[in-house]
Amino acid sequence: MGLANTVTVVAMDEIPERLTTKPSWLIAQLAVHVRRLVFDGFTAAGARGYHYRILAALQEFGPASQAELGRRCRIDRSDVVAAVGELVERGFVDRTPDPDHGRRNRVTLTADGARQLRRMDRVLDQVQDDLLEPLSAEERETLTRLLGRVLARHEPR
Amino acid sequence: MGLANTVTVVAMDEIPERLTTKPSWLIAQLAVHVRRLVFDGFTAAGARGYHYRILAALQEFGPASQAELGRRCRIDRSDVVAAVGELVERGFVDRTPDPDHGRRNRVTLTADGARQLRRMDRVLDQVQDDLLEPLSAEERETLTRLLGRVLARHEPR
DNA sequence: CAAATTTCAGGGGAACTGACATTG
DNA sequence: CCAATGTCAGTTACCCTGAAATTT
Repeated sequence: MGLANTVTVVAMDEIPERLTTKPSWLIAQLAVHVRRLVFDGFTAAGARGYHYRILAALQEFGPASQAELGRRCRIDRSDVVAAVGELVERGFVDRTPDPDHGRRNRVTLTADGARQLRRMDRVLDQVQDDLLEPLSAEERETLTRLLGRVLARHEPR
Repeated sequence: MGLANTVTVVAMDEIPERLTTKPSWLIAQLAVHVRRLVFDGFTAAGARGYHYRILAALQEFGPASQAELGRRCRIDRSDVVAAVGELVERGFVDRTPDPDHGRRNRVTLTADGARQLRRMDRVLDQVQDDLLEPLSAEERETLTRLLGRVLARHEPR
């Protein structure tokens, strides 16, 4: 067939309508882009997603055990172990045995950790802007509210 | 403190507001639940997500090469190889060398494949209902439209 | 004994990277 | 040489399971 075509036509493929009309597909695909944006931003700050969740929980609710952090951040306890370990290494949190409970730890935010949290906040603010760029302020609010209601229904689990 | 409290209070932990107010977090977390719902439904049908995407693309756009399928379904070419292989095993698609291009394949939907696609369609319809249960029909439409616009902005990439 | 916590070892699916050979 | 295609090997972040040891 014509060679001229092969250069220009191939550019954009269509996505099956069966996919693009389904909220489950839209959410899953959007999550891929979200993960890339967040990962890139956090990597530039030498961090990753689990770090942000844990730092945020410590700042908003104060010192906590690792089990508490896991429940608040929706992170599995076994993953909390590793993430807190990384945060300790970087000096962003302290991990000390809880004086009242022999086994339990007490994780505390450090001043450096609070600074890192603010740094990551700025990264995420930029991500939201990139992500929601095509929507008006009102539409962003609507989207956030609807997503929140749907998630709330599935969170208690 | 009072022992009576420790039984009832611990039930529900709070999620940091820094997370629950960010669309990026809501989308990422919702995607976790979506994946579980879809995975469970498809597993019961002996399939997985990649299969649905490929069958849908074949039905809507007709026979295609694996590279085309990858672009239309947002699946990496190397993963298309494996997924098409699985679909061939199950008799849902045929894979034959393209007569015009020695290297290229031509993937075709079979009658069994079309039946499987309809089966998976029913699974996904159920998933949408489960997922959007807390929203009215109008709200579901609004959510779908907003998500579609946001995704469209990030798809062309 | 039961329940909660910390910890480790490991699995699993989805997305992705890099390489290589083949072919137009 | 270049671009596209098919294929294989391997990686990664996140989510999850199971089990052990410790402690209330």
